[in-house]
Amino acid sequence: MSGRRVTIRDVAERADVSISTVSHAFSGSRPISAETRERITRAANELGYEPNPSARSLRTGRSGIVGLILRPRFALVGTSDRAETFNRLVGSVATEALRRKTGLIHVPDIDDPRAAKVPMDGCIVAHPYSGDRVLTEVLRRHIPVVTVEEDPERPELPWAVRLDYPPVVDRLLDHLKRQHASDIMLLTGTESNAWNVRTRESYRAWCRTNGVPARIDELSEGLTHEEAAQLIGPLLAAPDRPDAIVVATSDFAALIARVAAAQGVRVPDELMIASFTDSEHSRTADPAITAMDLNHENLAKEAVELMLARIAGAEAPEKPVVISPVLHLRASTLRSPH
Amino acid sequence: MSGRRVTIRDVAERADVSISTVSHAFSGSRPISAETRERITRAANELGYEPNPSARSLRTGRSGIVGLILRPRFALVGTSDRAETFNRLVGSVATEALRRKTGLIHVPDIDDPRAAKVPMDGCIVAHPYSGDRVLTEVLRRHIPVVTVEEDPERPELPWAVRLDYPPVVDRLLDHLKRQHASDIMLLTGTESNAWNVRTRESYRAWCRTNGVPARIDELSEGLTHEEAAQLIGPLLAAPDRPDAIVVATSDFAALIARVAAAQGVRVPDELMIASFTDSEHSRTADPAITAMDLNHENLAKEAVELMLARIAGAEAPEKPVVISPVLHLRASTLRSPH
DNA sequence: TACGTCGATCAAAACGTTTTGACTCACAAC
DNA sequence: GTTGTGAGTCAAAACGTTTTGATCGACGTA
Repeated sequence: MSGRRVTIRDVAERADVSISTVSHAFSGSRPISAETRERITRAANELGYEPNPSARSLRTGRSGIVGLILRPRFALVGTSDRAETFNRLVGSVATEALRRKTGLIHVPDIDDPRAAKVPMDGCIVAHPYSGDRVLTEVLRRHIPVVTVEEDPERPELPWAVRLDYPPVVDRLLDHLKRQHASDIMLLTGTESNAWNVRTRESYRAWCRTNGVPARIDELSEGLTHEEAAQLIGPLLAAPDRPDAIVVATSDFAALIARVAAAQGVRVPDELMIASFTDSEHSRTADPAITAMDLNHENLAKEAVELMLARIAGAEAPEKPVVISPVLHLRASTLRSPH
Repeated sequence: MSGRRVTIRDVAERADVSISTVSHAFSGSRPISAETRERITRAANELGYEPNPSARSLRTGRSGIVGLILRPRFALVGTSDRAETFNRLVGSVATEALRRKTGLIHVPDIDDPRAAKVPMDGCIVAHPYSGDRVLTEVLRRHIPVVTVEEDPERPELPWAVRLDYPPVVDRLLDHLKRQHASDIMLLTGTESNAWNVRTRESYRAWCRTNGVPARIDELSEGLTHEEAAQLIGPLLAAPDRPDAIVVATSDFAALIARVAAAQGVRVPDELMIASFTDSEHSRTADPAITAMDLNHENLAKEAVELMLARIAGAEAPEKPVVISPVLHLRASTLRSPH
């Protein structure tokens, strides 16, 4: 706080050169004599000079900062399981950005006029909704953007990393079928992001291919565990109870397992359970729950890489980068042979 | 990308006023006639004008951005359990910052000249080491700082949030004693942050008070699970095996539980286990492991609040804000009465 | 009438950099 | 002896805002 910040002008004065010389000395953009350079660095050190990032980026048009916008609504409220998903994605992106020596900023709600406006060279938008309003805004401002998972209404954006669901969903459903499931139900989420939309499609396609009717119901991501339990109870008690349920989130999967246990429905023998996200929850539940892992770490790594390439002026890639989810088969879908 | 960015000058031209009038219209710092204001906002909308954050903060000296520096070395490498700690803290701070409509930036290594320099009004430094070099650098630059947990060598900094270990450590150790533990060993971490330093002190103090010898060993946070297992095996096989172990991290706690199981040492009857961090791991291990939860969510909330107060020019508080860790007693330390 | 006040606007300065064009030497090449 | 070249330096412009002082009517008050 002690008085004014020290500027390049102070350094120049102390080293008895012009400010442009100081600038050149630091950037190396022009030759500077060894003797002068020495004087300048000494002056800078003595004064504790640090270039002002705002001034620098105003001039250069670059801030060295990448923005991050997470679209899941569950960013701010939600169960611990959702928080885990959020935290894991944020942590992964941050880790990768740090490794690349670039600043990563969490962008406050971009169209709230009261929110701070931040300088960024580009922006990663993760899990946009259909026709996502924030993504629209970012595009309108001509901010270079990379999406993690596409906006289902804008699948054409080439700067994207996306997950390849169909093979993994197929493998999961094939597996269930081999375990003698004859009535596989899908409890899908209600948010209109690619994860919900495309896993649902994959399920439908598999059903068509296998000549079985699709059986889909929705379970909103916004439900509390109590509310969800209210819906699941009757489903498991009904005469036409499915013999396998694939549910969007792993916390609901764990919840179904608990409800099943309470109603005396045996897992996996009478009911198999699997989910489209993984978490510590599903790993350590009893029985452990089969889950598709969204591979956030790789998603994050590729997204940051793509973003930096785009900022550096690279050509748009032909196609999005594709990452494969990882399937973890666990006890909840492994029936003992009899 | 289409051509140049649109500036306040373009808006002024289009609305046929001076640029200062445009600025006043947006900031409301001087009265502007309704008719003019209308023309200006229309022009701004048509052009898609957004003020340049760098120019603004250059002029005002404020960026609306808070920096975040996480000191645990395990930020970038480590087991999934450490990643969970990292992720949870990052996620909590980010969530709180977003709620407060301020930008939050992960600061790339502050004294790496190749790393991007970022504009920030202040900086949160979490879990600094003793005499932390990064904290020193931040202070040298007169960047307003708030620490999460103090630097053990600089306990006097008033702008801090810290955890109140002694009562909770006492409660844990009292509990173990009541469960008939007579030889409680502490496996402390080796990093010199407040968490390690102060929990160790608390343990020592309790031992003094209770007239039992302190038994402390170190288990470096940097060890892989394999390496740690190498050390733990002999400890559990030795004739003077303790009947209770308190270990710093929850992943090592879970590891000890596994080693114990492999060696036929019954938990909790022959060996009780507890840890100074909590995680999904310890919650769902079998048996579930007693743990102290660092309460990252509250830590984060208070830290952001303090930071914003400091930036807004508030007086330095008398004392640091104190948060209480939460103790979760679980099966690993609950002996069945016999 | 003279005077202060207020609303509405403008022009200019300032924030702290980077970059560009120009200048001065010294030295080598023709 | 001119010409060219490169090293080393400086002055000035530019980046896009916000803020301050000034101007100019209109209006109410002494």
